[in-house]
Amino acid sequence: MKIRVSQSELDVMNVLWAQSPMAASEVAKALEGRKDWNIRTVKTLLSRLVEKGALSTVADGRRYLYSPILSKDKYAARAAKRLSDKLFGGRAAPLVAYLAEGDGLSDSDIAELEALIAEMKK
Amino acid sequence: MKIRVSQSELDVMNVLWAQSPMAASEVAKALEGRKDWNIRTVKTLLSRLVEKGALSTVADGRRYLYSPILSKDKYAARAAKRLSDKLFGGRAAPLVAYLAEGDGLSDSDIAELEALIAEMKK
DNA sequence: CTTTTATGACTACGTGTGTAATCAATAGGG
DNA sequence: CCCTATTGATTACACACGTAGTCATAAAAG
Repeated sequence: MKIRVSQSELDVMNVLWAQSPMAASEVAKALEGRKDWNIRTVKTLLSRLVEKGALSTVADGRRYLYSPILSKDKYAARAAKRLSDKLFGGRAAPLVAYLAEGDGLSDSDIAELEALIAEMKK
Repeated sequence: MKIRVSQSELDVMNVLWAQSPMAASEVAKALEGRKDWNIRTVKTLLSRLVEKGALSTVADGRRYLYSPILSKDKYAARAAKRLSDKLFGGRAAPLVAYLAEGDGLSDSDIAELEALIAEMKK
């Protein structure tokens, strides 16, 4: 069960991970501003995601309401693992180091990480 | 200067990040076992990477020696940032959490992260 | 010298992706 | 009731990607 989600599709998934179910027009509206997409483009992406099994649909009159099947958690875990495997042989620290280097983690990020590590040490 | 490196191309970059410069045949040899690629496939990927500006070449007789222009550091930082932006609004902690959840970070990973955080707090 | 081999350049070809347009049907506005 | 806007379905189309094959050439092997 290997669902591959492309970059643009991910933008659509993000909308539905934040709130669902949602109609195509609502998804398009949610993307307005960030993405300069024609509604048709959004619909194409939705259809492809349904095809791939990443989204499910419920009929709502003449239209569909879309909901994620692939959870953000599952996707995120896989994406993070894939990245660290490819680049760092699975080690997480360098990945974080690179994030930190880029534009700096905020203080609250750091605090959060500390708490997380304390948790992991148990 | 936005270089986009595909998954397969990344396998090639990894070889050259580990050692360079290297001829096409040497890259192919280095990938043997892990990747069941025809030498022609490796050469295509190398050419595409040169086209994209991710690799440079020096003539060595009738052949080329390839070296990275795009550094692993730079690529890793961008990839990590892109992932965390897309999935977590730029926050690193959840990304680490997902890594941890997947298959657990080793004790040495955790120690490394601790040191990293201590460093960042300064 | 001739044959084989290695190499870069160019070409190929199916599938994925980004970005829509067209079509048919329907629901809603007037 | 008719026109328009909306919606899913189908189709389009260029460019990226995975995975090579072909061609000309040059070097090496015999």
